[in-house]
Amino acid sequence: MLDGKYLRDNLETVSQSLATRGATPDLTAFNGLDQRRRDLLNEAETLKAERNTVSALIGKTKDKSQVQGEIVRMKEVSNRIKELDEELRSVEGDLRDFLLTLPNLPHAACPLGTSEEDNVEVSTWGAPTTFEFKPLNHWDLGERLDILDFERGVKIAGARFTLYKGLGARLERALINFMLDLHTDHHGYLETLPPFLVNRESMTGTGQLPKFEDDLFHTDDVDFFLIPTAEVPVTNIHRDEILTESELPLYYTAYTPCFRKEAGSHGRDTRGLIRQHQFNKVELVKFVRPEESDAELQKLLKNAETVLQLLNLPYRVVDLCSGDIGFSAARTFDIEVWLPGQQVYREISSCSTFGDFQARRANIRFRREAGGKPEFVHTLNGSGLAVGRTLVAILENCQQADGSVLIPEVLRPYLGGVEKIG
RNA sequence: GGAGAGGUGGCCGAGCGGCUGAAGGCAACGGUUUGCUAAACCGUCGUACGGGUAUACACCCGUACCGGGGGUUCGAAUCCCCCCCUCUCCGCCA
Repeated sequence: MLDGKYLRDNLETVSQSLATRGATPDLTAFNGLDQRRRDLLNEAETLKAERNTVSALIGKTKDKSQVQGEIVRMKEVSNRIKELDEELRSVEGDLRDFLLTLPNLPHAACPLGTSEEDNVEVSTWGAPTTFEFKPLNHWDLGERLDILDFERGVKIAGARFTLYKGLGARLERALINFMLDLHTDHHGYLETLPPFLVNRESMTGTGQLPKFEDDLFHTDDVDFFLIPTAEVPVTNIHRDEILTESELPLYYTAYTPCFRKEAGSHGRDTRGLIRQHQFNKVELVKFVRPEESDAELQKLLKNAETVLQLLNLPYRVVDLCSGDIGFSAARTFDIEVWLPGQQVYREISSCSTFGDFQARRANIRFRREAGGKPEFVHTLNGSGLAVGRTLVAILENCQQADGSVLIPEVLRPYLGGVEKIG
């Protein structure tokens, strides 16, 4: 959420900034509402002040017949206050609803652009894997090795659900453990295991609501949402809290399944594990002081890259342009892993800084010193990594001429010493 | 799911229509004292919004907030209603 006061004073700047990401909200409507709010507040508060004074006087007066006129007059004042408060509540609701639909302002360093065509490749690691045979897609490999069962996934649940079997299931679990161990033991993150269903406030805090409810799975009988990423529950760990400066920065990691409706992506990535309604992810989340968020984003990116480097999977890093970053993000680096089966780089991690956008929504603050004024923290998060897509990358990059798949060495201890599948 | 108890400031805890933004204690911060540590003593010690001085993010004024929302009243932390959450017992269950 943007700062209403900042918006009030910088309408033109905000408008131009939002335009770079393709958003053209009606900011003049905001101005009118904001002025109306202050007018109402002023009138209501003046009346309340009078009522407080007179009521105190009434309280001190023993003989109530002396103040009967004031009592009658205050009754009218109270009625007027009630009217004003009702309208104020309505205006403030509209104001908040409006602010909640505005996306974040792009970071000053975010490259300008209108679509993913304008994203900037900032680095590559390793070279696309070459083969002396024609590499297979992971879905063919997975079925031949009998570790991925797409048909039965559909039978059990539906399209975009997959059944993992045998070493497939074990490889997924190994990856989760490997990633969590790396981030906790070597990168300084605290492991958490959050709820996979969350309430409306949490979803609003990170920015999924109110605009993207259609993308979320929701439970009917109680108002819960299935998390689309661990970012939601983990960022909300500190919702409505005032942290102390000495606690910062806070690093959390969490493995969770992620649930997404993938509305609007019908027909895209229909085969294989790339786009599922349920997938596993190890997430990294940070709460930091504003002045260190840029440096923390670079460290977060490095932490995610390390996973691929240790697995020896080639990738590139892309700096997303203003037209391609997500609703809540100020700046995002995507890590894209090389997939030989399709001869493309595919997103496997998205590392973003949100500035104070989520902190403002979720009311996450910190105090620099005892008695100091609370300030909003900056929040960041990134995948470290998407587990299903990592398994895909291993299958496709590590496939052998005989149809087997060689397990990256760092994972073998997590697979009971198994060196290859098939 | 049934029955009961309860939700007050960073924490504990009093208040149960006006004198309460809220006693008291703890913690924290600043200071005094003590040869260090500890202790004692003094002071400070919520947040948000609006307005003013005025540009320093400091002070002043006002308003709101005692789980959330509504109601009664001239006046509500205090009375009434609804909801949420926590705890205890029973039931069910991994």
